[in-house]
Amino acid sequence: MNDTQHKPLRKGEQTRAAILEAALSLASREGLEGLTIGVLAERMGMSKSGVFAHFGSREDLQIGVLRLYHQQFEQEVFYPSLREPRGLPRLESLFARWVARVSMEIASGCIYISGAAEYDDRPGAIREQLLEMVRLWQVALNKAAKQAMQEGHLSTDTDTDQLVFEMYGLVLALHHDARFIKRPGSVERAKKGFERLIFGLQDTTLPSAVKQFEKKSLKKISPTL
Amino acid sequence: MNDTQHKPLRKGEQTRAAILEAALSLASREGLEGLTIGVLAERMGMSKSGVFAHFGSREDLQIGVLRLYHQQFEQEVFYPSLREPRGLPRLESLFARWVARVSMEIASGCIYISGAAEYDDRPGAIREQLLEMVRLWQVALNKAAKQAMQEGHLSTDTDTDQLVFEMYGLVLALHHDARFIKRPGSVERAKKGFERLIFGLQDTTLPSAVKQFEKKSLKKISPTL
DNA sequence: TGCATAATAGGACGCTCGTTCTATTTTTCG
DNA sequence: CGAAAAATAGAACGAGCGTCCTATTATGCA
Repeated sequence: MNDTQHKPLRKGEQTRAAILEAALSLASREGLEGLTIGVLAERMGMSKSGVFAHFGSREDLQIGVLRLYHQQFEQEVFYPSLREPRGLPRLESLFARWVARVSMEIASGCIYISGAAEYDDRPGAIREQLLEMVRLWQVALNKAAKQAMQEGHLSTDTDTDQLVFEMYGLVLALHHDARFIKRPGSVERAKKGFERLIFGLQDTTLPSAVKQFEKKSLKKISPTL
Repeated sequence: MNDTQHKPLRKGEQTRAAILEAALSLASREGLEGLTIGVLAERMGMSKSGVFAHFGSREDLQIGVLRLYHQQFEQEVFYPSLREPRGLPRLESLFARWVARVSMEIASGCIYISGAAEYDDRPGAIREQLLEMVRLWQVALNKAAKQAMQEGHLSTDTDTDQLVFEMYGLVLALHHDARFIKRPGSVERAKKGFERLIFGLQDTTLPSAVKQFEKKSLKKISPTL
């Protein structure tokens, strides 16, 4: 009861990881709430109880999926952007990588976004976990925006909460139009929206603002029609 | 078989309508896919089969809910805005009423938005119906934006698809932050985003643009911090 | 008021779900 | 290798689901 310390053995962890990967791919398509142990077992070529044994409950499985997604998101979006110089470059990188990831996920789906809809008001551990992750991501964006302000890349009176709100809106619109409506060109629209958003916050001094306005506004803001 | 034409009697239609209302309220909270006949029957104080008999299937019930929501949306958002003069006033009214409706739905939820997440890639009649409604709404917004262009309220080279995309993004962000994160101030942020959005598209001629820029930009775009 | 018919209740069906229990196979390690 | 332990399979459970069938109640009209 006290001396026999079991370090987890190999095979178990290995298949557990494989199950989680399959579960993530499944939950991306069907939603976390649509993730079912039976289908997961079938896809793994295992029995239901075989899959189940790796997790104490379905909820634990779902939370595992959530954590795996978070980890991938950090790896693909957050960490690489930290290599960019702080300020606007880093903020732009965060947005660009975010958009790139979501647009790669068009065939599957972003769990942060679909999960937000599923766990609107369904209390429990899953909602709590998801909420923490989304909050973390918004805080990261906010911090990058504030740094861009301090570096002089954005106007000193920039409302960074507002900026993050609108960035999030652009990605949500991208997700909506691409995933649900299946309309092409959404990625470009999200990028254009971000450029316009940043442009409006770039300079405090009027002269340079006017110069930039003259130079880029009409071509950058609405060039198509 | 041929002569006895039954016009639908009163009681039936009446309870059917009551069921649909309860179903809408339920689906707003739990999602269309979370709408269950058992719970609905319980809330109505009826038996499952009693409720079921009013609809050929659960899918028909869900489509009925969808149509009811659409009808309310038209009544509260679309039609009243048609009384505003065409152009920017009407566009602004559409957005303001839309935001007002979504922010009243914070306790429940917008079915257009939650439904979009649920029926991302779940083919069938429900998705088709929902898709048609959302498309219709986006077309209406686009039309209003184009009229605002023709009336000279927006720059002649405005990309109205882009404008609608960003308007949708603002409402999606509102829905996300208010419903999921439960963060206050989201309504104001959506409104502010819209103002900034419109402001950037208001004038083609540089002089007046500069004038407006000077006058409103710094105070309107990011006044808080 | 009666009678045809619509509206509803009650129960049963087949299905899928998460979960549990027990038996069997596979892996790990002295 | 062989024993202990972990990993998996298989079957069963209770619950909830949509749906169907049949009986009963309520309604509307001659």
